[in-house]
Amino acid sequence: MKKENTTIDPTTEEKIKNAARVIFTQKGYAAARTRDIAQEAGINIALLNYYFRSKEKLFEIIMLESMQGFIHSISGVLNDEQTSLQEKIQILVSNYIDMLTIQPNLPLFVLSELRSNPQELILKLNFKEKLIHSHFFIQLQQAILEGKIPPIHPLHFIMNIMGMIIFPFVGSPILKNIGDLDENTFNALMQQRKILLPKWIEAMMIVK
Amino acid sequence: MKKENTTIDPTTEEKIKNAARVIFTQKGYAAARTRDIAQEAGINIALLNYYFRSKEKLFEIIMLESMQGFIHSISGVLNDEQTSLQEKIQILVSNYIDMLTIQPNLPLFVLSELRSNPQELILKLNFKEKLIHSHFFIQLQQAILEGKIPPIHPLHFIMNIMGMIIFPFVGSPILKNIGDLDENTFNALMQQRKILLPKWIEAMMIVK
DNA sequence: TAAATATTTAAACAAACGATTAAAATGTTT
DNA sequence: AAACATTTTAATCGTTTGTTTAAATATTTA
Repeated sequence: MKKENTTIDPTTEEKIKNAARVIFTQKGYAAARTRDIAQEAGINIALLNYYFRSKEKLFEIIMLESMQGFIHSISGVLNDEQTSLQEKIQILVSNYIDMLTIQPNLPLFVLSELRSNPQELILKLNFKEKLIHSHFFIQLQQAILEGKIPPIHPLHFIMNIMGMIIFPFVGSPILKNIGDLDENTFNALMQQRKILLPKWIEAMMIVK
Repeated sequence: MKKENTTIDPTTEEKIKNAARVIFTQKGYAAARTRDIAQEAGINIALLNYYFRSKEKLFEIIMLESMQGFIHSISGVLNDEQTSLQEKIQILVSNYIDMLTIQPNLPLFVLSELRSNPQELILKLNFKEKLIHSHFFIQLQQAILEGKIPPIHPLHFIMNIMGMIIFPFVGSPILKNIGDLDENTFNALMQQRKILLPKWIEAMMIVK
């Protein structure tokens, strides 16, 4: 029988999942070895297959959970009917940057694997519907209708916001080199962006 | 003796390099099989090692050439002393978007491999020095000194510009799904961005 | 406690992989 | 045409990799 998940000691199953998350996000699916994961988890290789049947099944679980966690974390913000468009952007930027500061490898991992694995996972998560029917998206379209924002495809703004948030983390090796930044200075810049990005986005949105 | 590179038939060496470029950028280093490359090139597997000694050496050559080509293509723009900062951004955005429309897989490939392979390649290319001493960068710092642009770390602007250009291509599977876009509609949006991005960047740069 | 079930381990298997070999084929020079 | 060098091929080698097996240990059930 499976052990109950007390607060103290992680289950073998959880140890494997935690290790898999680390290794997969570090190296990607193809470069990650089951032996790496087993070692990181401190368990026998056979246990990986005992609990998850195969490397691929384990990967799918990790990937699905990662993306579900992400979607869940932002859907609350996107659907808060009490906040304005600007406030939503502000909170979104802040939460997102904090998340990526802790898990800087996550976006490159997701984006890479999504490319080779396209439709299946995206469809399963139903990300499109959740975003399009969100209060955020309705507010965005409303602002366009009211003429507060120029009549541009809303996707442009999504691209801009996500690009400016995510790219610094994806390109951090180059950016750190260019700017002679260590980890701490880089993170300080990211904290600055929590203030700057909403201003920039607002300025951008009223350009006609 | 090696055959001369006439315009007509590609050398075996070139066939391998072209195939390697395709496969590596599609799948990444770890997921790319030497057999895939050989098949794509229409040659025997042994020829790959005959010409390039190993998968790794072949990869390094492809990676180096890809990045050198990229740097060469933008360094002309960055160092044109006849153009203003705004004009440089305009041309940069336009060239970059055209390039990525043809090679949409390139950025994810480069960014992924740069993560696992950090310092060596970046240092070899001396990208940092070339950017920092470019006319573009000097103009950027000048504008800050003159108070035309708020005194923010120049890297912020680099991040924003690159993020807004590159991210749409990196995240295209998700974005196409969200916006219900086929290849052509997506590319049309990218063409729009050649006009819009410089305006947005300019608006952003005068925010204080 | 004893039987039954669940978990863990060491060892090994089969397939896939990068790489090598030796010989054949082709091209070039004498 | 003969001798030599280069290029290409088919076959195979040694490792690595994901997975499986069977036995050992721990836990639960009756």
